[in-house]
Amino acid sequence: MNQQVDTRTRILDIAEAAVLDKGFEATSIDEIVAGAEISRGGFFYHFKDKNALARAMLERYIATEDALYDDLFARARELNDDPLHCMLIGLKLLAEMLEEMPTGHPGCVIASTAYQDRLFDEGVRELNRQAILGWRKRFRGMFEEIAQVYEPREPVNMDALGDMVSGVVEGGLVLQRALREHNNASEQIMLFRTFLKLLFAPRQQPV
Amino acid sequence: MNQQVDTRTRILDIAEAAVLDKGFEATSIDEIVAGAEISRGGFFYHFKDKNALARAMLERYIATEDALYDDLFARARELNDDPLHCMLIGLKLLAEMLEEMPTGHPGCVIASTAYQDRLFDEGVRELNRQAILGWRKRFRGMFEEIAQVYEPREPVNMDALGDMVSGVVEGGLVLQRALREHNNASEQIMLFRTFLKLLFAPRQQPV
DNA sequence: TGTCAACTGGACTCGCGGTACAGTGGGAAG
DNA sequence: CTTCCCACTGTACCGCGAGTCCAGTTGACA
Repeated sequence: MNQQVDTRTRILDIAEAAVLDKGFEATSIDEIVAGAEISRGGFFYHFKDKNALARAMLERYIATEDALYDDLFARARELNDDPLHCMLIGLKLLAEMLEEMPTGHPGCVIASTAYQDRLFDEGVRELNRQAILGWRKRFRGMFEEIAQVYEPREPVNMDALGDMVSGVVEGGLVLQRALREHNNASEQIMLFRTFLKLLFAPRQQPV
Repeated sequence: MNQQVDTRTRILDIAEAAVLDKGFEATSIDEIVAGAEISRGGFFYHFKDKNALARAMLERYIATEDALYDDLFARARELNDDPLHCMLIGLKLLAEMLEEMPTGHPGCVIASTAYQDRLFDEGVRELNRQAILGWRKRFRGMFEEIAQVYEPREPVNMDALGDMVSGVVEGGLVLQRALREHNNASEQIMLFRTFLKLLFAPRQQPV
């Protein structure tokens, strides 16, 4: 039982690294099998097909990402209790984190599966969808909290603003991959941060 | 000669539609061949392999996209001569356009190739890169023009701001595909527009 | 001692990308 | 009228990767 968990996890680890590096389609089962030092039969014992692998990977990714956000904004909250400043600190931490992990951000996988969706089954697509909807809800909640304290300077759709966090990260990662630069995603987040600062700037209330 | 051009264009048209719908990898050569009513041999007569097809498609996409931006901002310029207002109008037009073309935005292809890049050769990757650098240059130029008239309220990296146009579009399209909604990209552009309005808002100079 | 989970190993099918190449039909050049 | 070549057609063939099937092995635990 323990050995099973180990092998399964090992497969996921190796697949994860390969997929982040090369993309899902470019990662062959033979390669994973060789990396994990198991037989092809062993692979199919754990995952009925490549879709099942994709599903398991996505589930892990999303859980990791959620935990990361939880941790990030919890740390930000410790540093400042104000919802706006907490958000700004959290985004700063996120930007720094993205600069440190060169290619390996889970977000990749969302975009990657979104653009090859016909290769995946409904389960994978639905996981993808739920992940983004989850982030929308999370950030919309935070922005609504901010808006109660700082009235937005321009009217904004809060769902769209929540989506913008994911969108800016995804878009930044696309740029980063295509340009072969390494800090585009973090720069995009810093610009989004500037947007929030301006959007929720206090209305000429001097200190 | 004329017939050659026709067949080549027909292949590109059919491939384009299929790729926008399903992604590059999910589009088989057999399918394109059937759609274009030619033989497999005929396909390979025009394109030495799938990479050559990808390159030709990308070139067309990028040219179309550039022409689209040219046209869009030329129309915006006719409506208003001020660089900031021209930008805001252009983005509004872009958002409207994105809402009208449900899935078929060229931007897809950039992101799609970026995430499967190991499947493509250096030529394709370089095309991709140059396209994004071209847009960076284009929009940075426009933002610098704006900044000469309206001093930005917060310091911003002009390259990153230029990239943000592409990034927001790409990110929006990723969300749109994953969520199976249809107006995310245009909403993200409208939010970016709000950002620009705040960033370049005149400093309390009454009219 | 027997059972079961967790594999191994090998043989096989299928679809897809890609190669090779012989042949063909039509239009322009001589 | 012939010749040539461009733009194909059609067929046979290869290799790779996904996925199936299944018989057999090994070690832990009841």
